[in-house]
Amino acid sequence: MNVKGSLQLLILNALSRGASYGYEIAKEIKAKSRDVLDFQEGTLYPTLHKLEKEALIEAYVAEVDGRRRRYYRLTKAGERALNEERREWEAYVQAVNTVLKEAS
Amino acid sequence: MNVKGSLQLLILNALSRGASYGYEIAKEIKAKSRDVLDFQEGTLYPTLHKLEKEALIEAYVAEVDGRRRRYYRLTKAGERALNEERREWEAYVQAVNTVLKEAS
DNA sequence: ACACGATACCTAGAAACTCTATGCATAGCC
DNA sequence: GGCTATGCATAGAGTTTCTAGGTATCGTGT
Repeated sequence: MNVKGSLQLLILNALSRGASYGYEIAKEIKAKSRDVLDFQEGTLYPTLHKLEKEALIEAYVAEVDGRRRRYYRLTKAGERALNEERREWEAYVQAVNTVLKEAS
Repeated sequence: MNVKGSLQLLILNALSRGASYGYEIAKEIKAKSRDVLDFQEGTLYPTLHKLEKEALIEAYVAEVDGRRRRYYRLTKAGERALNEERREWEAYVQAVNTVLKEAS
């Protein structure tokens, strides 16, 4: 499915546990959500570039087993953004659930 | 805020309590969510047209107090779509929350 | 030796959803 | 007469995601 607007939150969240790279982040989100969340690579990489441009994450390249990986880690601004987006997510979910459940 | 992808669900849900019209649906969603959800008219009306085109809702025009209103009601297909979208919404929220809360 | 899947990155163009800004019209209040 | 609320509508832009490609390395099976 993929409700638009949640990928940025999910990426920042993934990096809050330590540095990671695109391919791993994607697999992790998919696995932990038991395949419910499944963002494509054509979505993920441009989003990572955007977050880097906004200085919410920063990158460094490392070579592991002959494979080049572009690792990302959260910046201070990224940590603040993560906290803010977590709050927004919860407020939004709560608002929708209230509207859905409230009697007329 | 407005996470993209939830408006259709919210409209179908609003109509599940009886026929209504654009302006009222918008005010209702905003009021019930205490202003957290606030879809603009330029978003709402095209979405209503799209849902009508897909035969999930159907329209009739009524004149009330000298004002022309375009009322919408759910079709059978709309009711089924509403149930399906409710399930998807809950699955999605649960998936995101699982990913956010799970330890690494 | 060679194919194939998994790993790892990337981009272009289209599609989907929402917003801003505008337009039109009526009703009620001051 | 002017202002706000009601009520509908569209055009164009912006944001987010998807589809569909491309490149390259590594490990495994045959």
